[in-house]
Amino acid sequence: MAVNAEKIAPPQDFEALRAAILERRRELPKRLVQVAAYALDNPDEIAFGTAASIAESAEVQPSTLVRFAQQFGFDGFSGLQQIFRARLKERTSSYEERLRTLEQNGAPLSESASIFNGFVAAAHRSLDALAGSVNAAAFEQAVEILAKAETIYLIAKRRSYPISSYMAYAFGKLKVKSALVGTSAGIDDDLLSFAGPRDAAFAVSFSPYASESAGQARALALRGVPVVSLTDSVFSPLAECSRVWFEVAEADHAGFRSLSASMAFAMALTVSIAEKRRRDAQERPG
Amino acid sequence: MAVNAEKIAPPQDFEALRAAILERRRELPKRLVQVAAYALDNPDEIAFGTAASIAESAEVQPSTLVRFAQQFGFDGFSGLQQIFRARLKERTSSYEERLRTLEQNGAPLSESASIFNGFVAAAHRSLDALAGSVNAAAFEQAVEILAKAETIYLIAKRRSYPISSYMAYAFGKLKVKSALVGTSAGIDDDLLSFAGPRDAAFAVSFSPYASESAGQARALALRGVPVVSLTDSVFSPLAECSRVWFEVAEADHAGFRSLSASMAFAMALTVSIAEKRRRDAQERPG
DNA sequence: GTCAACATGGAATGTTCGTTCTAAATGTGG
DNA sequence: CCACATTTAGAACGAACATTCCATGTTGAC
Repeated sequence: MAVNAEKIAPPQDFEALRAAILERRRELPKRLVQVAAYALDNPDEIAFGTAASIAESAEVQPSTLVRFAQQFGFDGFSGLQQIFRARLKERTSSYEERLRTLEQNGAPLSESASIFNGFVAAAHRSLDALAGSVNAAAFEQAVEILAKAETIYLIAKRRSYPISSYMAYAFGKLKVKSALVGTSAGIDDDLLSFAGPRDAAFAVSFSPYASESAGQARALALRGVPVVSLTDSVFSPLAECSRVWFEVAEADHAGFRSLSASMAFAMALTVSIAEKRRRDAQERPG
Repeated sequence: MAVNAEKIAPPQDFEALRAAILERRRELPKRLVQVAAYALDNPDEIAFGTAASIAESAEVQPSTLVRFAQQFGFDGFSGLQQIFRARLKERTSSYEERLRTLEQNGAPLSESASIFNGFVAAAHRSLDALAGSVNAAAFEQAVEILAKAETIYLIAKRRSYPISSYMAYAFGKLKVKSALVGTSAGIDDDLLSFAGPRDAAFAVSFSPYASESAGQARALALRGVPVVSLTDSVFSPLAECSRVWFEVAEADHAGFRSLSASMAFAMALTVSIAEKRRRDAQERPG
């Protein structure tokens, strides 16, 4: 009975435990910090491993794990492990898995239903890919370029036109001056002839690339108009004439792509630009 | 050495195991079927429980679990359990969780980056909601209505315009006759006056509803043109004049919505329609 | 420099685990 | 109804487990 143990109640879920670990991080002894770091970095290991195997991976003694758990109010290591296991149980199953369960339990899916599910799954994948491939610094730079432009010229044809048209709509609502290029044939080049270095352009083009879009973007770049672009491949002709460019690989279902991820990207960019303008205006009023 | 054991290799992943269990379901003895059912219904229990605890839940003896595992080529219960655990490990973590890890490890996210992540997360949520809310039978019905239409009239204004414009593009590629209503003011009503009962319309409208879209849809419905619609609320004026209608609740980030889920829906509908036409044409050539 | 308080490593311990084994039960073909 | 094969239940066993305990190491105050 030497230890005047603080009998605090142990965290009941993973989030609470995580918060508690983070909070007490600094006041913990060296080995316990080591365990803390390992636990938060390798939660799956904690969930599945045995005290001995985890101890070996984390390069501590099994007894250290027990002491760590006790520090946070658990009876022993097992109690702490329960939290890590519960976390995995509660985690909703992946979309594909839910799909399969659906097919399994009910009647076999009709063709339309499986096409529908295919597109939803593809959209999920696209969003994951988007999140993984977009560099935060590049995004920030793109926002800066476009936020300080007087007029934002939106260049898009064919498959990418819906993206720009939505951006044009949103920019209108957000009181950001923009011009949608690609609406009616003929007036496009006249419109673009107004663009100067104080403006900027956002070009979207997916394979098969509309050569017109690439040509317009190149012409603008030559005249000193900064160009930001969104495309689906590193080999896009747009990439070479752009200050900043992004690659978004839309997953396809049966050869057809939806624009789900591109839409999310476009809206994020649009709102970021408007938000940056708002803040800049606040800082330097006039 | 009495048992002339079939030394088949055990399944290496959960899917293979599942398939093997389903395949051999009928030839297994009673208690093993009992285990099989329990295992597929409560995979998480198998992953985390002990042989004893699982045996109690499944109302069999622990030894039965071992025999079950051996039936499928594993050395013992533990080998089988590994498969159930691997399944949980491989399951990618939820997007929100990955986000938090990102914020935690690196520097605090810039405003643009967090807006970006917010839209990606919102898009994921929207897709989940979409998958949950769209009724397979209704979708099938919508496909049927639109597939047998001579011309598909696409009605959309403002925020929903990008959806229809992409559908129009895709229909063009798929050789499905469609007309996009909402391009230039004035000619819309002239265009719609051609529509008859042998055609169909697909209307998209989100709040705040463009009264023009609702009016056009109602006019078509009165003239016997079947209308299918996509909207974001049960109270949409479109719903009442539509044969079939769908509700897609796009999650928003800071009050702004991207059209990610709607886009996925639109493409699924578009491709389903084209596919149905292709099959109908094959069955009744002429 | 000394001592107390705390942290750590590693062996010891009692428990629980998965597995094996055997006898009883159940089903099957003649 | 019997002989036989298969399936099952439950006890027995050895290995692996989480935990405890204590000697040793480390730190910081005085």
